Amino acid sequence: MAKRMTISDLARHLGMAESTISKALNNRSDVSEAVKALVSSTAAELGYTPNPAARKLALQSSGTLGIFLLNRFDRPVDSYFGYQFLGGIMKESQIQGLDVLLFSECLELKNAGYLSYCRRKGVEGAIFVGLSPQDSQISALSTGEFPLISIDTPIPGSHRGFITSDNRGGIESLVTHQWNQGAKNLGYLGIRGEGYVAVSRRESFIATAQKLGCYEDKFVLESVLSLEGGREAALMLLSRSSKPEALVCATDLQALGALEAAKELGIRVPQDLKISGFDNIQASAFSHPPLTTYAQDTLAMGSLAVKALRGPIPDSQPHFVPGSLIVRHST
Amino acid sequence: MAKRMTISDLARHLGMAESTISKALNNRSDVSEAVKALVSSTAAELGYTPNPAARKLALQSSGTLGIFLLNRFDRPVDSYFGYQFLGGIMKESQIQGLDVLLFSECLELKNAGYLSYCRRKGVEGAIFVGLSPQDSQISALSTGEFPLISIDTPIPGSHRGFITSDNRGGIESLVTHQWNQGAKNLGYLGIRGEGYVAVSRRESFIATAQKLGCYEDKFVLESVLSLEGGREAALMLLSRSSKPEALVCATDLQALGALEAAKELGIRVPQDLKISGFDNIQASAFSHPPLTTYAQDTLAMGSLAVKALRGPIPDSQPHFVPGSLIVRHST
DNA sequence: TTGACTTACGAAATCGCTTTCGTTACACTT
DNA sequence: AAGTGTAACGAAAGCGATTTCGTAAGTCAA
Repeated sequence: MAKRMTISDLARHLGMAESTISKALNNRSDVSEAVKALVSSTAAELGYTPNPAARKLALQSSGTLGIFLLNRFDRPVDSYFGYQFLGGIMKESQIQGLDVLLFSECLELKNAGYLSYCRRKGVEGAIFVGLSPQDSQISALSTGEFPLISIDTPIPGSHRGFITSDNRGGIESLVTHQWNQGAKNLGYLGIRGEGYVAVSRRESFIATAQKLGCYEDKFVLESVLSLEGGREAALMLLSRSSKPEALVCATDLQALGALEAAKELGIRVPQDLKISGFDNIQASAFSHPPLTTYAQDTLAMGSLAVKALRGPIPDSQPHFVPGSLIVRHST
Repeated sequence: MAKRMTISDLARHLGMAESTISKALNNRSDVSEAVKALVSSTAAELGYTPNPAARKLALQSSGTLGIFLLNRFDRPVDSYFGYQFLGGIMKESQIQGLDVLLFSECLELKNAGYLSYCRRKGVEGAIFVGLSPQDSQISALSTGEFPLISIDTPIPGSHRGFITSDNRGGIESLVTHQWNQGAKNLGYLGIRGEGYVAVSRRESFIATAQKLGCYEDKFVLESVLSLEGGREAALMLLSRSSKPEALVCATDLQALGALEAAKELGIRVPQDLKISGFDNIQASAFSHPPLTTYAQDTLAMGSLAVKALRGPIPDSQPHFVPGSLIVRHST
C-alpha cells in the first residue's frame, strides 16, 4: 500500500506550517481566505485526506455511534425490520455527521459486557436492535455512562432509552376498523408472554373492544409468534361452535397462520371471518386475500433513535412512533 | 462525562511505566507473567480500556472495514438480502477481529467518491452491497488502493472483487427439476436488461433447456423485476393458444406475479402449469401454492466477502456461492 | 513617528498508545 | 572472579492530527 499522505507532507509541499493547513481545512477564522482556497484545492488535487484516528485522538471525540444488531439474521421478519431500522439510522446519522459502527453478538461482547465493549470501540452512544428482555445484562445498562437507546425492548431504569411503534394506537385503529366493517364480536390472537409488545397490544385490544362493547373474553387467546403458532391457535378457536366474526391478530405472521386455518376449515375470508394483522411484512401483501394490517414506520423509528441519542427528545416527538393502517381484502 | 482512564493513569496507579502496561496488555514476551497478571487484573478492576483512536494511530492500522449499503431501504427484498449479507459479514468480521463501519448514500459520498470516502473514514477495505451497474463511479473503483468486494454486481477490471450466487447452477437445477417432473416444454420469464444476474440466469436457462431438448424460443420472455411485471408478462404468455407446461422464473417476485396471472386465467398450478422462482424470499413460502425456488446462501456470501477482502480467495472457495433447491407445491 | 490593535501565520505542546532501544540485575559458564 | 547471555523493565521517540500561544507585519489614530 502506497504510504498515505499526511498533513506534514502537505505542509512541506505548500511551504506552510501544519497548523496553518489544519486551520485552513477546518475553516478557522485566523486563516486568510486566499490560503484556505489554496490549501483545500491542493489537498483535493493531491488526494490528501486527514487521518481519522489522529483526528479523533486530538479532538477527543470519535463522532461514532454503535449499533448492536442482536436479533437473528436467519429470521426473515427480523431481517426485514432490522434493515429498515438501519435505513432510518443511517439517514439521520448522515445528517448529524456521525459514523456508524456495527456490532453483533460475539464472545468478546459476552465477556466484556455491552458498556465495556462500547468503551473499547470508542463509540459515543449505542442503539440496540433486537435486545432480548431476558438478556442477562439488561439491568446493568442504565448507568448513564453512554446514551443508550433500545428499539422495541424497554431498558429498565432508562426513561428516554426506548423507542417503539404506537402499538396501542395501531391495535385501536385495527379494532375500530373491523368494528366499522360490521363485525359485532371480535376475537384476538395475541403474542404469548409478557414482552412489552405482547402486553401493550393485548391490553389495547381489550380496552378498545370493551369501549366498543364488543369484548368477549372467550375469544381472546395467544400463541407463539410464528405462522404455525397462529395457525394452530386459530384452528382451535375457529373449530368451536361459537366463533367471532372478526379476528384481530397481534402480528402478520400469526394472521397468515389464521388465514391458513380458515382455509382449512372452509371459512371464507372476509365474508365469514375478517382477519387483520400487524407489522406489514412483505408476505402480508401477497396472501390470499391480502392482509389488512398496521404498518410500522420503521424508518422513522431508526431516525428517532439517532436523534434521541443526541439529546433529549423534543416533546413534539413521542417515543411511540405512529404507523398507518393498511386496509386490504381480508377485512 | 467522567474523564476516561488512560494508560498513564494506570501506570501511575501501579507504579510502572506506560510501556510496561502496554506490553503486558498486548501479551508481549518481554514482560513477566506475574506483571501481566497483575496488570490485566487491575485494568479489569479499574475498568481501563485502551483508547481505540490512539491505538489505531500508533499501530497505523484501523482494523476496520466499510460496508456500502447502496440498495433501497424501502424495498422488502433488498432489505431481506441486505440484512442477510450483513449477518454473514458480521460473523466473519468477528472471527477476524475486524470492526465494521456502515456507509450509505449521501452527499459527501457523491462528492468525494467511494475511494476518497474510504480513505477519509480510515477503512482497510470495503464491501459493496447493492452497487448499481449504472453507477457513475463504478469504473473508477479498481485502482487497487483498497481491497474492494462487490456482492452481485461485478466491478469492471477487478477479478477477485465479485461475489454472487451460483446463478447458473441454480437455474440448471430448477430446469432439471421441472423436466424431471414431466414438463416437456419450458417457458422462461427472465429479468429485463443486461445486468449480470439477468444475463447469467437467462443464458443458463437456454443452455440447460437446449441440452435437455426442451427449448422453445417463443416461450422465453422478460419483464421488469417486480410482481406486477411478472404478472403482466405471464398474462401475455399464458393467453396464447400454445403455452408451455412449466414456467421457470428468474426471481420469486416475478414467479409470484405469474402465479397471480395463472389464477386470473383459471390455469391450475401445478396441474396445468408448473412455476418456479429464484431467491427464496419470505413471501414465496406463503403463496398458494408455495413456490419451488432456489435459495441463495446469503450468509455464506457475506462471510466470503470478508474472507476475500483479507487475501486471495483460496481456489477451493469459488466466487460463485452455491445455494440449494427448495421444492414446494408449485411444481 | 510611535503606540495600540488587528490580522495571519508558525512553533510547540498535546491527545493516548506502541515500539525501539538502552539499562539493570541476575544466572551461568570457564 | 571475570565475562557472556538473558530476562524484565523504563525512557523516549514516534503516529498525525488539533489547539494554544507567541510573534511579525500591517492598519490606524494621535
